[in-house]
Amino acid sequence: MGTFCNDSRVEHGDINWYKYSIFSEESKDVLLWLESQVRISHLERGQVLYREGDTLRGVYFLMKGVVKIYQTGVDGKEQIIRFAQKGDFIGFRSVMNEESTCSSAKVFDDGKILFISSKSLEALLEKSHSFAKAFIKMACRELKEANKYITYIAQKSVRERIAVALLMLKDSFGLDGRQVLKVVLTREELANFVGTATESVIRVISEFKDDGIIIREGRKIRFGDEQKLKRIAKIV
Amino acid sequence: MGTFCNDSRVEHGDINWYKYSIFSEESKDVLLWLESQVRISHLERGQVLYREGDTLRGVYFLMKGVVKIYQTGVDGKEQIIRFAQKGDFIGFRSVMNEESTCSSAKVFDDGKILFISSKSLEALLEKSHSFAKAFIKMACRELKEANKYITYIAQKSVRERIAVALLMLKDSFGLDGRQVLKVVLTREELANFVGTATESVIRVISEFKDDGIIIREGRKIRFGDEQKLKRIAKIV
DNA sequence: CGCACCGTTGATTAAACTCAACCTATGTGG
DNA sequence: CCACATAGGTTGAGTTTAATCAACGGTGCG
Repeated sequence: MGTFCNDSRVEHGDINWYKYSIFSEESKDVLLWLESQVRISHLERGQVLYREGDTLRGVYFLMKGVVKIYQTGVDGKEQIIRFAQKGDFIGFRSVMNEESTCSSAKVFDDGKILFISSKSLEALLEKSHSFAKAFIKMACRELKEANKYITYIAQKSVRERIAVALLMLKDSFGLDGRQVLKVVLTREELANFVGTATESVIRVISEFKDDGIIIREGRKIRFGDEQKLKRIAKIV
Repeated sequence: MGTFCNDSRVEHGDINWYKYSIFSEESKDVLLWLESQVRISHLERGQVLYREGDTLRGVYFLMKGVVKIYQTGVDGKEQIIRFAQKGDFIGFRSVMNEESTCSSAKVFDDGKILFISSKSLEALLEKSHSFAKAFIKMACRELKEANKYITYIAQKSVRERIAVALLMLKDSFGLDGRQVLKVVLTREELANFVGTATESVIRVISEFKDDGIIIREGRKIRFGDEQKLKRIAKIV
């Protein structure tokens, strides 16, 4: 929990808050105050922000990088819930509910993060209506995603789910100019995201490759035929 | 969408807001104002509050009864997301995000409901910090439930999921004095909740019966051995 | 070199779905 | 009152899907 070796107080006016849509409505005053409240840290892959069952003293705001949010099943199998990205809050559910966390958070791509204590967050929510509203919106957006995901997982075959997962990854990470997915997951990670066995992922990916739907470039995945993928995912 | 034949304006001071924890912090002033803003309706089983893709003009607050929230998969199969109950808000996700709904809501048990227009909700959120906070908490609580459910569905066998579902139903609806579950679902509904086929539910339920874990009483389910059920669900 | 990690493949097994038939209760119209 | 329809529930057989188990290949690194 928060064992960073590179924490630092923020210098006055360091942060460009307006890069992040959740803060876009805030006044300079509020943001300067907030800046005095936060602690900034650099993140390195593999670093653990918190583990299932930890009690958090505040929330994280991801400025850069990717953080993997996951739960551990009874048999120790990891279920990836989502990949938090630039502009996402992390850990707010358990802080708001004053409960211990029911998921773990681990750095997936190096980045930069803010820590905002529960007290400061509460103060911010009281100070600024617009922030409170944006915060609610964010929670609602996540809730919608979660609900959609329930229907996907509950009703789709592994093949369909893998197609959906690839499209979701494309949506949130994007492709480079050559249609190559801007994120690299191991087969096991993809399996943990989709909720299936590693071997099943390998077989399906290899089928997709045979059908020209994707092209493997080393560890990276290049999209060959997105329309076909969407048809498999049964998304209109 | 809101085709009620029995809408009515609320009389001054009619509603006992303090029965609902989300309003417990509010002042009399705020609640009287809110009371002037809402429309109250009686609900009858089968009535549809809204359908997937509708645009809502406001949110619902359930005072009594049960409302089923579900999504429809591509093949028309229904996935039950949750059962909203007394004290729950319904439809707030799409209203907050100004999007059309991605689920449908149908009355499951007769009840009473308030309609609060988007404008009034927004005004309420601005008027009252404590309400905004309670609202955020509620969204976070739902988010937590949804995430837990993702892990359950993705990783557990049908047998385990049915056990979990029965325990969840017990938690949210309760048992009467004779350990009989206070809600009646058809096998198909249970299947749509668990995300499986009707026949699978029937077989598992019948196994549970043989093991003395549950006793069937007509349509109703009586709990025989909750400990065993928890062991099957693999909940510690 | 040997180890660790990832990816792959095949064979086998287990889980769950589908299809089809049939039972039961309940309600309805002739 | 009976015949019939309907909806929910149940069972069995056959099939599909995906998990599991086991072995093996490639790559990078101390």
